[in-house]
Amino acid sequence: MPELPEVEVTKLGIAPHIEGKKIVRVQVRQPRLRRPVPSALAESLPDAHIVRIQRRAKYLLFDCDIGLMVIHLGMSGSLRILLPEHRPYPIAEKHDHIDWLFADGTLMRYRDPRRFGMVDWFCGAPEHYSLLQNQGVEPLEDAFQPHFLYTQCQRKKQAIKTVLMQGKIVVGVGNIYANEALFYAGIHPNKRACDLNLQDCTRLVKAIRNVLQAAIRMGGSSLKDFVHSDGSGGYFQQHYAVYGKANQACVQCARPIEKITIDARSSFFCAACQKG
DNA sequence: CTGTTCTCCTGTGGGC
DNA sequence: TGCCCACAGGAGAACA
Repeated sequence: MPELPEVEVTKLGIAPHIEGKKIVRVQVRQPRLRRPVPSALAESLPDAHIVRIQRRAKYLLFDCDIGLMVIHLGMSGSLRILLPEHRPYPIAEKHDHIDWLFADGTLMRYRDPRRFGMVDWFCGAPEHYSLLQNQGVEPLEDAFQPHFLYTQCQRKKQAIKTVLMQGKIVVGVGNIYANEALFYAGIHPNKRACDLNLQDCTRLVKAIRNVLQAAIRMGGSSLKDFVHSDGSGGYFQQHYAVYGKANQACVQCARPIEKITIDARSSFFCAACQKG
């Protein structure tokens, strides 16, 4: 499922093909996503230009000259670009919900089998868009520092894994990378956030940055749903240290990886390497 | 404000 | 081979 690295890679993949281009037609076949696709999207976008694409948390922000298009890939969403030289384009398949056609013939296609994603339209600046309020800091930016994490964790009694995934302190860390980062930081996923000391937070900041940057470098990682933005067919699954490795030997101490449920989400950890 | 639970949806995989 | 069904999972919304 797309986490921050996949969203970032998607942004990098599609931006060169559509930035600065004029939209001539938007075709919405299935408006029933996580929230209904507003009819204003298909009505307003024709003749608009995509100025640039940005990412905030796991949201893709398409800065248009007349407003803001916001796309979240949810669990199984993907965007790909079909190039003019490959026309005629393949017929949209069952889960290809939205097409954007550009003046030069480029086509961007949104696919989302589970429909947990969203495509929204907002007339205003990104900082005023409701869903971007109350978001934590970007994990790969300077504001994400050990002391900042430590201070924020002090007033959280929930499990550190829960707090990471909430996105109130730091954004973009989903289930996979929360498991991985906590393993590399040597912190038990069920440890209360307020019980982390500054050293824990120092290791955790470093671990989060490392796993996210490594994933971006590899072109993103996924279980099975992610499709590379240029349509080349997705990536090989990244090698994980603990995620999905229940009962397999820990890469550090060979003890079996354990699996528990935290907030109805699968959590994997090594009881020897990760202290509560 | 904090913390918990519910909900959306469908492909996948295990059991028989 | 085919059928049934539990399950996974991001994150907003509703609720306590």
